[in-house]
Amino acid sequence: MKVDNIQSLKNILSENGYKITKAREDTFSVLLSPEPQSMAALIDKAHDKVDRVTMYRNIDLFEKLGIVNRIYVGWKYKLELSDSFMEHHHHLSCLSCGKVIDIEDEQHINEFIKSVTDKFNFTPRHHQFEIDGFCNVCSESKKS
Amino acid sequence: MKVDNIQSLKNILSENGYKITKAREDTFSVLLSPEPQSMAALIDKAHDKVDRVTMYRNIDLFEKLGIVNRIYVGWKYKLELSDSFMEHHHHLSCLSCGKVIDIEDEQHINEFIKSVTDKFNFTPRHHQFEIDGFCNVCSESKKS
DNA sequence: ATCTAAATGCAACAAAGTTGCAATAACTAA
DNA sequence: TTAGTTATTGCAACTTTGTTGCATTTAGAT
Repeated sequence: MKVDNIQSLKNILSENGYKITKAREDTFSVLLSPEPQSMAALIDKAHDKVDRVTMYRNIDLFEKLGIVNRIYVGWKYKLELSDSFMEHHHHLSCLSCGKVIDIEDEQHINEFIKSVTDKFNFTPRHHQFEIDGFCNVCSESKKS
Repeated sequence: MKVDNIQSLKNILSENGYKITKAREDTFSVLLSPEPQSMAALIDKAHDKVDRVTMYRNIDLFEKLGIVNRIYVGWKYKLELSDSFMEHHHHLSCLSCGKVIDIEDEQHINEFIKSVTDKFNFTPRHHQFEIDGFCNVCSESKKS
């Protein structure tokens, strides 16, 4: 289910017995962004519309409803709207300088996911693949 | 490089120009456990030997040196000693009941890691692969 | 229009992580 | 072995992040 506009939000909320409120619409609207955002950034963007505590509560709710995903980048989590049933987050994260490199190689991974979820009768929602280590620059400087 | 005793710790520290201190040995010793542990648990176990702040600093250092890994289980991170150069953490995590299922399928994943790290000249230390979704039991109960 | 439960905002709190700095302890070289 | 230098530690204070209880408000059912 694609969740990319306010109407989808409203549908999901009422289908699940939750009320459609201004705070939830505002929470949703600050989530609209091409980049995953930290909780702090979301709170900051909405601070004159929605209370901090309400943000936490609604983000939790949205996560339970599959509207947002929490992904780990380096050491911290970030939040983003699910824009499809299955998200892709594959990256290399440098332990030394913190640089994050995105990988695109869906094929290998998708095969793998299918084989393993089938085996356990598991319904996938989201996945994340992270490799921590040292980027080319930092590996180089260690050698000297 | 296997890091499973105090001697390995000492070697790694001095090879990298860091001092061998009692606080670092104590930090290392509370990490010895078959299970990954939360930061809070580590601080608690060592609280009469090592200051909280020093724990944070040394865990950070150990992570940079590849002595510990930080892994995400559900929403929180836990720490554990690396007992080999490359750790394997692959699991399915149920968003509804919280059950965690471990996967063992090294082959697929190892191939993939090699191809992608080679491409970016990245030196891997640790990786983690998590699939969130609904386990067989919870998927079933949703259908009714 | 009224009623009721759900949702919000506020205040206060708890937990997690960070910073600056003075005191201490580990290595270095004489 | 001692003296000197620098990294490391512990402490106090602080910031950030997340949580709880409760009185007030608001969405939606009747």
